[in-house]
Amino acid sequence: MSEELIAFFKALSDANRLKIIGLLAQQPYSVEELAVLLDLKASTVSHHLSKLSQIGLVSARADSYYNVYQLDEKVLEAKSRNIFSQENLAASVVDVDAGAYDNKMIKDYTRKDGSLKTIPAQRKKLEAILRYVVKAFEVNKRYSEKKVNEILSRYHEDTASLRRELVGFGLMKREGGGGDYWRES
Amino acid sequence: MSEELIAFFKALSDANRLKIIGLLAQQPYSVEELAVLLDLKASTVSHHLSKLSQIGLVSARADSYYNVYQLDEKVLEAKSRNIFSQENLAASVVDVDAGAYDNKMIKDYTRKDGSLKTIPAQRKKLEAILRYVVKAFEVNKRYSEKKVNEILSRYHEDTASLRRELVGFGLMKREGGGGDYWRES
DNA sequence: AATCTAATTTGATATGTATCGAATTAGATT
DNA sequence: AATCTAATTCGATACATATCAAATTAGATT
Repeated sequence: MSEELIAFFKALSDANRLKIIGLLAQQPYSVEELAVLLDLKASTVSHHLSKLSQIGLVSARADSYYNVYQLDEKVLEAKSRNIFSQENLAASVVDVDAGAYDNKMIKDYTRKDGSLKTIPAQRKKLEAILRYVVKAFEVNKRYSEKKVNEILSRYHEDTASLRRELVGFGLMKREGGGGDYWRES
Repeated sequence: MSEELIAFFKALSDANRLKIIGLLAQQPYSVEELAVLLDLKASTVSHHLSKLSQIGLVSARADSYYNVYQLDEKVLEAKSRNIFSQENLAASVVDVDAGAYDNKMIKDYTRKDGSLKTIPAQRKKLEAILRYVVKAFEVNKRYSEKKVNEILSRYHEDTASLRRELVGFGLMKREGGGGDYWRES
């Protein structure tokens, strides 16, 4: 999931961890050596290495007293190639509620009975409300202007504005000059 | 410098900012819309967008009341291609003191007069100390074993061990069976 | 000009985390 | 087996930051 991606970026968003990566790109080092080179305590370096190994960037090899860490260049290349891949971009959005905006507008602008308190002045909000209102019409069925007004009056007294905006935003179509209205798919 | 790289990773190491990038990869959104979609306050989203625009990933375009943000895909691709480039790896290491380890070992193992308290048992430490000791010899000049021992005695009474280790680690060379010693470049 | 509205900035808070020192563990050397 | 040594883990602390609410700003609509 996206947790992995976040862990990856978090692991790399620290100056000392970037230095560790840069050093290990030159040659393997033990924890103690890294601690001296970075002027940190071994426990701190151990903590950093643990984060880097969690994302698979480094691994350890025991050598006598020492735990020698090395950079896994293959992982490095693989990661950098697909960080912003389509999958990753899509994955980060997967749990976003796509209808949240329309739902909030409906919540903000309607009463319990479904009628509109006001007609939004802002375009984006108006559009969301119109998407809500247009559901009162069946798809592909033809309505006379009188019938359209009757249905729209359940939402707001200014049926003329609603009707005009529905057509303006392309949510409903009108035939020729004064013909019928219908809702397309 | 490396500050830029850290800012880049920090900007991306947050779940909501990744979601914003994912959403903007589909289409531009206003701050308010993003706030609703992510279930955050507008001020928080503004804060996130500010971080993303600092690294050049997003930019804003004014549209009526709204500030519509869009993803700069070119920057996205460019960044992902050279994140772990040689320059970036080298840049993160630029202010690391390469001699810090040897210096610490010298500090730990020598007295004020430069002589050794003990000869380190650990290989890496021994190597650092030997790199220090070998500086007492001129490069490419030939020394008799007797002369070598005399010089080494300034560092430690166990001249035989020092001499053997210097040769063992390749810091000094010896000709044939019992010939002279010399330090190579 | 006066009034809206969205966006940003600011201040406060709560959570996260880099760092250290101390204690413990794992493992090699003697 | 006993003793070192490096590495790791744990607990505490200080600094960073994600979030919200309130105040301010910028800009468009009327």
